[in-house]
Parts: sequence; structure tokens; C-alpha cells
Amino acid sequence: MDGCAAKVVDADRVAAVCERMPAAEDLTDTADIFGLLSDPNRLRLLVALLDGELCVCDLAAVTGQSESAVSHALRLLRAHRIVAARRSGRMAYYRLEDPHVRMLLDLALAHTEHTDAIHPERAGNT
Amino acid sequence: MDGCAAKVVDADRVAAVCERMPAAEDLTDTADIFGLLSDPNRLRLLVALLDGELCVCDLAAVTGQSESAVSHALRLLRAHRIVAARRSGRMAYYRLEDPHVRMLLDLALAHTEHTDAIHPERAGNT
DNA sequence: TGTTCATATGAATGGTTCTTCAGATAAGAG
DNA sequence: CTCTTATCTGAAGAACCATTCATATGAACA
Repeated sequence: MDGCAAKVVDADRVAAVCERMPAAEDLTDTADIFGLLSDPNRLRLLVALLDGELCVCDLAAVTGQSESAVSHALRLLRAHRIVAARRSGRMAYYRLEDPHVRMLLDLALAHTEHTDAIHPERAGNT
Repeated sequence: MDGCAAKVVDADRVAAVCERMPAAEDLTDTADIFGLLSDPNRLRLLVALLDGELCVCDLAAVTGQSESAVSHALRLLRAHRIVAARRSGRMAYYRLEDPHVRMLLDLALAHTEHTDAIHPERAGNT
């Protein structure tokens, strides 16, 4: 749809794939979400929230981060509506709000647990 | 399992969540995979490969990147066994090799297409 | 054998992101 | 009203990552 007109080998396949390619906007949104899940500490945070809401200091305890780091991470996740906060006095209870992200987490964790013996990134290749 | 002993509010919940928390190694592996999917150009590359194999120059055409950039990206994906190459003469045909990643892509894209009107990151929050 | 073409690679650069530190806000306790 | 505590925020520094340019490899073809 945009830049699919260069030196190609299989022009038909290229055209077909370009047809099926999602809009750039959708792709950046998706990449964005994956990016939010790509930090081990943020991931830990979200996994902790799979079971239900937790306050900031408990999240810090569970994930082994400073409360400041947790707050920054939650801010980012909140800005993308992946988590939501419930205020109660001076406490803030966070919960996982995005069912789409929950599915991605469930799927990813299920597979990690099944293939935990495999660590491709610690091996060479051709 | 590691650092769950700080100033907590709901000690029972914290202990329970720590129990359920996957091993650090699994979490970093999972975060790593999400990281590989978090770049729009790499994502485009993988989406292009959902339908079947393509050579490097066609991938460059489809994704609108330089062939060098594509080669670098493929190298990274190959190192993590997410794609695999088939050589034929001086051409290299790449295919999506990791079924786990394929599932993540399918799930993510399905949802993006359904919610393409929503762009949370372009809005404020509390 | 030498040229051309597809792909691969290394180094460098520019941009982005994570963490920490210091301080700000705001609610409850005394 | 003041003090303490929970959370939030901004700025700064470091670490990381993606792209580009130049060049290398290696296969086909003359």
C-alpha cells in the first residue's frame, strides 16, 4: 500500500503480502504493546497482577524493584490503559485492565513454562 | 522465591503471588521474545512471513526497509530461532520457524484489527 | 577467471529507554 | 496544624538498540 515498488524477485507474492499487511498504524500499536511487555520488570509487574489487584509497595516487594521504579512503570502501563488504579486513602491499588494483554501474557507464559529447557539465545547459528 | 521480604501491606497476597511467579529465567526469555516483536520493522517482517517464505530483497520491498536493515533484523531473529533461512543459489529464503511466536502474532493482530479505532497512547489519564 | 548480484557483516551514530535520586503531592494520625 | 507515610514526578546519567555506510562473502554467469 505504501512502498512496495522496488527491485523484487517474486512480484506476485510481494503484492499479495502487501495487500494482507495491516495498516502501519495498527502495526505500530501492536509493536508498542509488545514493547511494554518486553521489560522483565514490567513483565513481572503484570504477571503479579494476573491474580488480582495489588498496591504499589506490594508490587515493589513482589517484583524486587524500588517503589519509584514501580511507580514509573505503572505510569507507563496506565498511560496505555493496560493497568488501572483504584485509590483508597493514600494507597493505590493497581489491576490488569486490558484483556487483550492478559491473553498475550497467558499464552506467552504457558509456552515459556513448557519450553523452559530451551534457550536459543545462548547458542550460535549459521 | 528471591526478594519478597520488604515492607508489605498484604503479606499473604504477596507470598501467594511470589509463589506463582515464574522463574526469573523464564521471565527474561519471555520478555526477550516480546522485545523482538516490539520493533515495527521487525514486526512487519514477521507478519510478511506469516504467509510463507520470502527472500531478503522481497522482504525489503514489502517492509520498506533497506536490504541491510532487513539482513540485520533477520540475523537477530535467526539467532533466536524465530525465523530460519533456506539457501538457494545466492538467494536466501526466510520463513517463520517458531510456532509460539506465530500464535502471539496471530493473537495480537486479530485484536489490533478489532480495536483499530482505539489509540490509548494518544490520550491523557489520571 | 573476473564481473555482477544477493546477502551478510562491522563500526559508528543517533535516538530511545531504564534506573536512580531528589523532591513534590496528598492523605491520615497525633 | 504538623508529622509521617504512600505514591508520584522530573531530571540526569548510563545502557541499549536500530539504522546507515562501507565493505566482505560467495554464487552465477560470461
